[in-house]
Amino acid sequence: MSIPFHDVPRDLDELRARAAWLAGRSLAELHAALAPRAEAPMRQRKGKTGQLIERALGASAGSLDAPDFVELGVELKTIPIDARGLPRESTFVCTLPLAEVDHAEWRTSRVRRKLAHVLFVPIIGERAGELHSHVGTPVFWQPSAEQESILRGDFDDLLEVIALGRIEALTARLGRWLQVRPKAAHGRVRTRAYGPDDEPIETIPRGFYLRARFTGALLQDPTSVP
DNA sequence: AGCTGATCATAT
DNA sequence: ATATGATCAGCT
Repeated sequence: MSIPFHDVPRDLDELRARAAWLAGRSLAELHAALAPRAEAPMRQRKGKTGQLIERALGASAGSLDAPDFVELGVELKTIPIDARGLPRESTFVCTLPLAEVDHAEWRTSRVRRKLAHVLFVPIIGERAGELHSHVGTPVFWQPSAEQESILRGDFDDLLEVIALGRIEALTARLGRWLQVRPKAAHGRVRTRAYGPDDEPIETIPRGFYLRARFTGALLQDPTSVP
């Protein structure tokens, strides 16, 4: 088996065709086709599966702050699912602009830009990145007006807490589809934020995540409103 | 069993 | 240090 394409997809149809081609492939065969000289690890580690699928589809953005398929404006997300088709994990969206919440608004937010057009590639398996895991049915998603209004509501609720200087009181329980959770290499990492009296404070960096309940519904029906 | 808070890996 | 890619593991 070899990958029948090598460059960036030219248009959405080409990306659609590549995504459909991926369905049913195991991580082992993709790994073998893309890294023939690398010794096959027992299993992939954190983040490896996403990078493997990026390469398999010809994503171009690297670690730039841009959609994976820059020309197409499409963001790629691999999502681990179980045999029932339910996500095992939430989906990271982007980091939180803790120091700039004053002038943060939904319309110009990174989270809105990231979620404007997403290609979800489900990975079916027992554990993360196991090489016998295989690709499920890819799903393209663009939020409907109704879905976007719910995301905007979450965003506004979450940002309000931060704008009030209450970041330390912000829990992952807040938000219907979007939530805020720590996003850092380890517990000692700190970033600048502002407290209740606008005083500078140091706190753990946070990120926006999509709840598994929401992405699970999207995989069943991209127009659903769970 | 599902969820939240914590953490791991690579690239720039 | 910050972006990207996420999953781990303890608690409820």
